[in-house]
Amino acid sequence: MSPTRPPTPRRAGSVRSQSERKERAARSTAQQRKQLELFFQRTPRPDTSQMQVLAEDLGMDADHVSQWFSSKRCRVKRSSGSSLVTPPATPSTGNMLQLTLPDVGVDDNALPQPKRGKPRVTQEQEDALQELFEREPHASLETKRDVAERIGLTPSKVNSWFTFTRATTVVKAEPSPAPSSPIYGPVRTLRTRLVRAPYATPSSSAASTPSLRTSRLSRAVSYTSDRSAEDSDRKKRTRPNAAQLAVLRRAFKASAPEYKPSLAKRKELAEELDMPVSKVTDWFRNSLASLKRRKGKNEEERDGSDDENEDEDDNEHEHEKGAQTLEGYESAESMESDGDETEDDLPLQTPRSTFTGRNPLPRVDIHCEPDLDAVRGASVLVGIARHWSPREVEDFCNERINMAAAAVDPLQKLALVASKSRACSPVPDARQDGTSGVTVL
DNA sequence: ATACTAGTTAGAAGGATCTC
DNA sequence: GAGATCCTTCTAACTAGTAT
Repeated sequence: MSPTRPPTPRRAGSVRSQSERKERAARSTAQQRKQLELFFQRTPRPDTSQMQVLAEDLGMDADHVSQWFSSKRCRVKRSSGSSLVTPPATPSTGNMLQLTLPDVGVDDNALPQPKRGKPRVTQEQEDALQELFEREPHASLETKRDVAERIGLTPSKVNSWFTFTRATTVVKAEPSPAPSSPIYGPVRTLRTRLVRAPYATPSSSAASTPSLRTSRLSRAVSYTSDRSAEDSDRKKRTRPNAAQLAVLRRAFKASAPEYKPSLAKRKELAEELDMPVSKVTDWFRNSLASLKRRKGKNEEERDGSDDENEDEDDNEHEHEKGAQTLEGYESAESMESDGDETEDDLPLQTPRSTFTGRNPLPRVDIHCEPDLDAVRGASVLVGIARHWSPREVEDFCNERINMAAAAVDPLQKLALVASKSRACSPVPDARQDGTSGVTVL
């Protein structure tokens, strides 16, 4: 029983490395997305040649365009709860497409509007607040109370609005790039926090707002537009590596049942993992949301099913999805102390491996004495052995021991890492099943 | 001012399906 | 059966609000 299917094999010439994929999937700019949205309104399922022409028109990779349409259809389907109306694709004649779309005057009313769960201030209220903010960004409490009464908001809401607006409209110059973290990658030390305003029309920024100092919404749009030629404001996605994930998961499990570690704890983790605190916070927040979502889903499925083999099915289901359930965290925990799990007991949420080679390096297994749980080196190694692809083990070892990649066997490197950690004495041994092992004493 | 919550967006990944 | 394409899921990063 395998939790996931192996990757679809590709011919050698078409295997894409992770970096290639990432490069291919470089973020589209705001302007490109706008144009894609527009095209999507008319043709949700463009054929290949249409996408090719569109890609050329927008200066994008055709694969990226295709991927975008696919994801977009999925998003629309999910949000509407129904399938798309799919008119037949236009005959694939580039000349018929009129792909050169206008740069201004886009009717964003036709675009899907964002849904927010909480009520927001009305346009009139926003205007009044904005007017005051223009004059007095730090208006006195009394002034804010007056305007609150006038426009029908609570003083605390007005106060919050001012706080938020001050925070979001001041563009801070980004300092010279911080040195890249060897583990986590580049980190921005100062964030330019600006409001993206998907519901503000470009015309409000382009036509009616000659100055950047007019409205926080239009300012945000201008900012985005200004940057659109190069990049959007959204940070590129990064993923915690397996060792970081292992530590985060353990901390998550330890923070049960609230799953909300204190700020001090998060700071501690951030320091330990060489990650920004904000990312640690986000990780916990997203993990908790994900956990809740899954629990709800499972309960739903359980309610709707009279299957006698419920538990078995659940487990299987979670395995298939690589789900990050509480049970998954518990598995991760027990893994470190038991040390005698079978393949089926592997903790869930195995990071997606990028290794697609046909002759994978030997799988590495690690056994760890329970009383060394707290030793970081050991836990890092457990993370490596259980969660990483051979390629990732290789990369990690190279990074940790600063050794050229080629000549040394990954297992030897792993052993060296272990010895350097002082936490464990690696004893490689050969297994009958062809795997290799490292015993952490 | 800061930390927090809840909800949303969209990139990345990989399995499923289609086409030849 | 191989390769291309599509679809779905996960989750990092985000916004907009509230609470302290």
